[in-house]
Amino acid sequence: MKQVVVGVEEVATVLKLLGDKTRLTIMALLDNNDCCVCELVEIFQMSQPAISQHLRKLKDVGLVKETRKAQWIFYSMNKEHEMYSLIKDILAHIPDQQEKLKELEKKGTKISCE
Amino acid sequence: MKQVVVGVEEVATVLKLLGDKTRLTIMALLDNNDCCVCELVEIFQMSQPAISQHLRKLKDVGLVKETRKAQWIFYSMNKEHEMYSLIKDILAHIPDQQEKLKELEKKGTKISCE
DNA sequence: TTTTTATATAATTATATTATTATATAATAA
DNA sequence: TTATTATATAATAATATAATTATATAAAAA
Repeated sequence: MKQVVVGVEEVATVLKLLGDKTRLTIMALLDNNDCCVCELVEIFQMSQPAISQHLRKLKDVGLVKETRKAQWIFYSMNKEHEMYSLIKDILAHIPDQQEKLKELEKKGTKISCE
Repeated sequence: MKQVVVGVEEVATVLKLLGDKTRLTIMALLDNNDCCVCELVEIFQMSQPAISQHLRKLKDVGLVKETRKAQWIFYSMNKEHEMYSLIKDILAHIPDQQEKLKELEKKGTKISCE
């Protein structure tokens, strides 16, 4: 992957955003799947506004994108972001988080949004 | 470099620490040179206690080590830390910071501590 | 021994962050 | 149209972070 070098300040901003367990895990999930808010609420057992606010922060710097599909809003990784190669490098250091989605399916809780 | 995979929580902790411009730059400097506190104070134009407190946070999780040499305390990167490969991957994304040290030398301000 | 220099720590203050509760909006279902 | 569902936003409260000022410690110099 191309090694993009950007300013210290920009990198620090991204690191601060990913320096939160919830947001870091969200990014790991979004790297492989798009997710809607209700799935994330289920996975993290956290209030809907809390999840929305984490997503907002990630969206504000353009790291994730949102797409409305009917009543649901799906979030996805912005792989065109100039920081995406940094994100990938970081995610390579944490364990796969996809089981969290699989568990949701098993529990049948796999929410309406599909 | 070996790709060490550790827990999400631990990675988030490191990212939060490096999610500060000053600490991120300190880490970039220490990756190539040991530095004493007074040099960092000069470079960052920041109070001595402020620098000491940043160093303390990095030391508390073991990312940096300190060595006393006479009246000075030199800080260095702990390259044996299990997170060091993550650190390296991150530092690859920011510009070289060594000129900051060179500037110090030029200014002749290159402090007593050598 | 006293003074000076380098650094750490404690106390404080200002600011930022995170989560909760309450409310608004937008789409669908009844 | 009204009710319901999914999500966002605003207000608030609790907590964390970062910087400053004041003080302590440890080594070296006088």
